[in-house]
Amino acid sequence: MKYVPNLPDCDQCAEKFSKTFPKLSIDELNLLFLNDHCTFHKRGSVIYSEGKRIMGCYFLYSGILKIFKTGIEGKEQIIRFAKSGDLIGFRSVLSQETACTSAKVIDDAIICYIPGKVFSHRIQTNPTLSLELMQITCRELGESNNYITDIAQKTVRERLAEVLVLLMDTFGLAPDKTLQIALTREELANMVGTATESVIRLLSEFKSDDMIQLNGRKIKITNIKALKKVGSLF
Amino acid sequence: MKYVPNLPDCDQCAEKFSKTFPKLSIDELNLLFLNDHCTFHKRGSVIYSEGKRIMGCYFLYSGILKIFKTGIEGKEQIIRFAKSGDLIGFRSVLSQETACTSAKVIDDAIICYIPGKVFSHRIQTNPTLSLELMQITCRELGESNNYITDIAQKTVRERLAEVLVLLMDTFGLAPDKTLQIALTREELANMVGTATESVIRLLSEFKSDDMIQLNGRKIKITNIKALKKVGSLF
DNA sequence: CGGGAGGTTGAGTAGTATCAAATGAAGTGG
DNA sequence: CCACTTCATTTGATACTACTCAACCTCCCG
Repeated sequence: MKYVPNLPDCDQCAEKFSKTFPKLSIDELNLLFLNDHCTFHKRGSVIYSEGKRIMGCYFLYSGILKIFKTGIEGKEQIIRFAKSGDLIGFRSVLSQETACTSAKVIDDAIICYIPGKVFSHRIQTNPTLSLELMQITCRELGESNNYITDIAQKTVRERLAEVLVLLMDTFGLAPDKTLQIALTREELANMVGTATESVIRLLSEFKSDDMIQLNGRKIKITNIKALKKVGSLF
Repeated sequence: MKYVPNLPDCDQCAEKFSKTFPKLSIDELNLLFLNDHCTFHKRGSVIYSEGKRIMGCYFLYSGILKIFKTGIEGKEQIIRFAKSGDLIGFRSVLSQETACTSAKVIDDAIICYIPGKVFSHRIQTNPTLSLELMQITCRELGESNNYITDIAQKTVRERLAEVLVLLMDTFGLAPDKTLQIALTREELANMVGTATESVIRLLSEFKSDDMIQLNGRKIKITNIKALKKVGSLF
């Protein structure tokens, strides 16, 4: 029998949601989380796939997803991660287009499904929700544009250092300085936009330079300052 | 005496605007274009700069702008272009953050300024405007994400071919197959994310392969199919 | 006519990708 | 529990893309 955690009820979802959308009223939140749509998903599960039509959006109660595109010869390009409190898939719902990315579970996740009809209706009725969503989208766009500049101008070495710092900022370090997200070398390569072998070589370089320690997929960051310097971050 | 074209009046702006936001009513359009804020800008003028606070947004009545970020050692990375009918700068207005890109005139432009207050008020009052804007932003986000995948996975050669096709799709060809936008080699390099010299070398390769013809900044595209093939576009 | 910006070409090379092969880790089924 | 499969990681050797640097050319503008 596999382990399946207790699923949260609607109130708990609404409460977590309110942290992402701080200006929304309790009443509004309750309208979004009416039914029991919470489900548990193990690492590797696909939440939605590029090119498919999405009928609703997904609120990530807990866990981590990777959001990626499939490029040349099936090679994944990780665009970003979603973590606890994030709302994903609403773009396809609003624009009525097929999904332009795929979402896959990296860390076991509890996900609450919000039907497209409910969501669209709330958006059109509540300007606050609409505005907050717009701001989230704009922030994402800004990040994507930064990413473009980085990939286009920095070396693989710089980008890998930057990605490590980014992961640290997003998911934090455990007390022993271990990154709170465990990725395969290939996934790291798919973020940086390089070959798996290059990631391996550079990681062991960073290790010899005493910036990180390696133990399987666990990465300890021991010299943040040096790492930021390599990544040209200030 | 420099040449300055006749500036359009508010009605003309509103009419052009309605093509970008087809669902908006005439009344709504008129509320956005109340005052005479149209101005003429020559090639090279800066409309707004990365890092600065923007107090309103800009409707591009005619002309072409490049939207770019400044990366390592001042190197420009062109994110996209804006052309007749596009609305730019609204992201900073809505998110109350400083601009994350700069905008510079490539082809002489007529620009209508919409004060932030007017704009924000209309957004909060009119769900249709808000929704359409959201859709535009989502589309942009999708394009940025595609761009990330391309830059990360394709070679410079592929990317340059793709950029030429992109420019063709966006700005069209004249009857003699000349691209309707003239960029410097450096600007092309700043789109592709490469060195100017590489662009020059690759362009002359494309020329020897009879895919394009060169005449200064004018580029004739003579074999679209071959170019798309090089860019891995279908 | 001089200056400056943009464009072109060549040579040398650092940085990465690719290919191949060995090792390690994790899970499967008999 | 052990052989077997599969996937992830690592290392080495080699090839090649694309960057850098430097020199020179061309055109346009005042």
